[in-house]
Amino acid sequence: MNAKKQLSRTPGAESFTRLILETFRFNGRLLAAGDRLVKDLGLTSALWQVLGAIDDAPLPMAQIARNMGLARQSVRRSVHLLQDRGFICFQDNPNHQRAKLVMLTPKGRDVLDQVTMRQIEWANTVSGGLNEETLERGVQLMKTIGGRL
Amino acid sequence: MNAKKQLSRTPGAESFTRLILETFRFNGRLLAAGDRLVKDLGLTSALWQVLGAIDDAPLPMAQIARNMGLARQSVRRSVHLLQDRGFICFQDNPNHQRAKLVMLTPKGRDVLDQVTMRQIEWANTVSGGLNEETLERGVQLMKTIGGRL
DNA sequence: CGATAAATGACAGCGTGCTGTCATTTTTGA
DNA sequence: TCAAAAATGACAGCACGCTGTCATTTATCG
Repeated sequence: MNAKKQLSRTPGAESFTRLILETFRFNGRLLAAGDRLVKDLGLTSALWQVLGAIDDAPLPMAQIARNMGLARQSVRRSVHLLQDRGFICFQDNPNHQRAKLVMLTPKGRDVLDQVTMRQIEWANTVSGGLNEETLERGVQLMKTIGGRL
Repeated sequence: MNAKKQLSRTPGAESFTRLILETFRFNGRLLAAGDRLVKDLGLTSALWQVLGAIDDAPLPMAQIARNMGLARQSVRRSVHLLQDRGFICFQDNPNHQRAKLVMLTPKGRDVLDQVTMRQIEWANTVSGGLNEETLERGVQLMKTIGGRL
């Protein structure tokens, strides 16, 4: 006489649960690989991510945060570190007195270009031999599930 | 007369790069969803992960870390928090004087069982309508790439 | 136009992962 | 057997993401 409901995972939920655990591991490895890639330039994965966000055009912090799926304050922290290192500066925003635009300095532009070249070589190597469609399906899968959370 | 090498990403590397960015977002959402799921039980995603690691049998910290792909010291921190909350205790290890076994207390067992039931319902819901093979291919993809990092 | 809501950045503080270092214990191999 | 290497947990400290709160600015709409 067990009063407990007999709960069990559907086959899909089993796979999904494995996907979650694997995502944690994969995420950790990606961050570590990124840190290795840019360490000697005085950057980290987090700082690089913010630099990359203003590659095309200067943006206010809140906009960077939305673009990257981060909290506003996380970006603020990185932005100030980048300012300390001389990689970014603030530019007046004609459309908003409070929200200054975060902009690459010449030094920041230099570093970002170097990092980008390294990332290209690295990504070409790591993705070598992998099927493009397989990768795209992976992207789509995470977008689909992410949308449900 | 540009002396720079003309570097560019292969199509696969383009997809791979998108996969990386999407992984960061997905990982963040999963952690947030996990935190929501267990918050009222005094747990977090990180603490839950450690509890889950000793669901079947008590293990030393270093073994938990290896199983979860975490650093030894990250697990140590969570273990001590779990001890403070009365969810785990230490048991002598007959095979190793220094590496005590981390074991669930009755209270920890209770909480883990509750969390597990919630996770099952949640996983069944979120994975509903998703193809099992698609999910498994996602797992395999991350394992494959993760192995190259 | 004006009151209210929303957005933005500053500040403080927390959770979690990492690394480095150390003493102790265990394992390895000459 | 025993010296050297590896594993283990304790301790300290850093990086980075988050939340909550606040004052200020901007946007909304009655």
